[in-house]
Amino acid sequence: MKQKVTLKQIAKELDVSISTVSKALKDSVEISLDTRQKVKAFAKLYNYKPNNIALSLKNRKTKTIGVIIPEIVHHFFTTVIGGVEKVANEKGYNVIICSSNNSFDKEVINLEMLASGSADGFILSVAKETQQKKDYHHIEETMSQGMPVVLFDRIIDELVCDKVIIDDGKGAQTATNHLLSLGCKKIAILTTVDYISVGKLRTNGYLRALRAYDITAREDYILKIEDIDNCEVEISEFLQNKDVDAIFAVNELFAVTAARVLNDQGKKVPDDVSIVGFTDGILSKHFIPSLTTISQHGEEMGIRAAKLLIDKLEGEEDVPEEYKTVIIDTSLIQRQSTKK
Amino acid sequence: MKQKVTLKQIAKELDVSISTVSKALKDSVEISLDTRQKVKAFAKLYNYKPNNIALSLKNRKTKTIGVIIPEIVHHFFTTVIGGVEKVANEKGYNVIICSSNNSFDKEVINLEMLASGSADGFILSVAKETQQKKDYHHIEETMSQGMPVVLFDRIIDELVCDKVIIDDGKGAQTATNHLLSLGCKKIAILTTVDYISVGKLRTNGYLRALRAYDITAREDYILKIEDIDNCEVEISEFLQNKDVDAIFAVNELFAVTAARVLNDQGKKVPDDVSIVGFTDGILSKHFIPSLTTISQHGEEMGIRAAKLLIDKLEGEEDVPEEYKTVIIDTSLIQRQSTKK
DNA sequence: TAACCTTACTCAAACGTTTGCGTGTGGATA
DNA sequence: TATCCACACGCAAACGTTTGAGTAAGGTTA
Repeated sequence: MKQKVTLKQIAKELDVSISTVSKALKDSVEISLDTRQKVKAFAKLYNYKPNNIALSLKNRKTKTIGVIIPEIVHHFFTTVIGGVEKVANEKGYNVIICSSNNSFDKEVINLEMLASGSADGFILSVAKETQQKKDYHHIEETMSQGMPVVLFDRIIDELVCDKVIIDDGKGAQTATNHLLSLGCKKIAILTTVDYISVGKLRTNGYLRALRAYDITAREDYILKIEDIDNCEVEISEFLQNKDVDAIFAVNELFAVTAARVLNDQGKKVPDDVSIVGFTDGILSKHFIPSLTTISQHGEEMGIRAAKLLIDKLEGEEDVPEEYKTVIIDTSLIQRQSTKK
Repeated sequence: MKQKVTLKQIAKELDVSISTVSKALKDSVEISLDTRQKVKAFAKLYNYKPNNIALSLKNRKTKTIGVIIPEIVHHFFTTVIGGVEKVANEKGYNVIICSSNNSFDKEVINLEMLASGSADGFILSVAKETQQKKDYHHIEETMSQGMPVVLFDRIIDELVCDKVIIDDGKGAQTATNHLLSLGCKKIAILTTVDYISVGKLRTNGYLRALRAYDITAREDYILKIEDIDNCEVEISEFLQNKDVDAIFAVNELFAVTAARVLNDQGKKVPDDVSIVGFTDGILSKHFIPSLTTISQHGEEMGIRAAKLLIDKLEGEEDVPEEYKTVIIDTSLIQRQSTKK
């Protein structure tokens, strides 16, 4: 099992110094053409590849972007990663992905691990637990050590850094408006508990849309789902004998679960009840009926986040810090779950 | 913006040598208790974290596992990653994920990049293009440089290394048998073109099951889908006026698309046609009707793959090489898309 | 032939760690 | 007071790379 070949070994074989080899490989004029060719031939033969670790240590940069997301088995987050990878690869950066699994502790561990040498900067969406605890010391610390952080989707207002978000409120308003424009009057919302920032923002958007139409929001039309894994039960009870003509769900899962429940309760989508979801994932696309939904343009978010980060990474050191918040436009995708 | 603190800085502040600081932090008896406490207090105050890069260089190992998958926006692969992460984190390993995007070139680039210092070993599922090209030099090279590789799901028979797979043929046979046992006689299969190894294996399993039931397979019951993104058209034409009572689809997407097409053609699932899919993803679970399918136990695959890799990584150097192929059992998950 | 310039290299430091070995100081022993 | 030992610490090399500065050999110029 041959080991990886280093400059030192090439130098020894060719009976020159390490620096000569290094310079020869870089086509330095300092080195004679003859030697250059010899070294290169040898390097090629032995398939020499410079050791990234040594380079990172020397250059004090890793050319690696750390991405930390709450869940890896999640369509939206993976599309964002897709966008990040696109830009990163173009600009010669590597991407390390870690999942916090929505655990505060794991988020801290991952961040600290990556921060201690593995990545130059971070793109992250915080864990649910972190949003609850409101403990952001790990992120602040990372930034104070000079590593830029870009927050996306589930951001933290208190933190001063670059951010990429969608206008959740506006998206929700668009969704609700769509239902209203179709003539729906009794619109329920399936949302999350308040500490999930995006859930709350979307709920607010829904309320604003109703107000703009002079419709009084009704408490009993709002369901804040506690346990996502068990949402079918909650939704089923909520919808039981409820006279609604439309549902706005703040995510895909709630939307399809609602469709399923309605189906079980003998109601037709969209004939009896229209549904609009949020997030344009696999489910929305392939469900029957396919779901009208709000697209968050995850890939675009990833692209923008990566660009922001790389700009910071490659920007001048002494430029006064300036942080941007990019708001990605959402768009309404009309499909079959809302009547025409 | 305070920079990251190093041993050197602590040493300077405390007016001791770097080695003293290093030893003190490791609680070496060589260092007086007094100094040890002073150093530790200082390190804590300045939040000292050893630089992983320097450690990697010194130890010639990174404690990092590289995972390369064909697609990141893919439920099955992300569940596998989930399993890998679980084991890796337990054992103190970091996980770097890269996506090849089903491109041979990107697979090569990613592998070479990670192999040149960023990871100690790899878990990988090869890109479609790689399967077509049958060019595995990058993987062979990586292994010949002493870095262990574990292949999963889309493996390469020719390569001598650890592998984790499911018995695709057996799974397909189980699926087909299930349909047969329900009394279905005219069973179509929606599969991929032959160069996708798992597609071919599953097709073979289907054929074996039919043979065991003494049913002659019919060419016109087999659809090898070329363009996945456009499968709806192909499936729709295929199913047009075809008298089938069951469909076995080799993946989730084909299964739901078939359901959609049948729905459009006015046929009921499962009353007119039963459907069994492959892969237990989001779609299968939430579709209406929910899909009977073959679960591949992705997380389990990840767990096993990570264990195999770490065993190799931490095993004795001089132990004769021995490679295992772990076969994960599939299971049939009965839901609503097949009649009772 | 002394002074100088090119050419083609080598040296050494640096990045941040770890660790075996060397060493100066002080006290205890003979 | 000479010898020894323990203690507490520093030195230096190593991991693999880059790069500015130094240098030897040979040729050119005056």
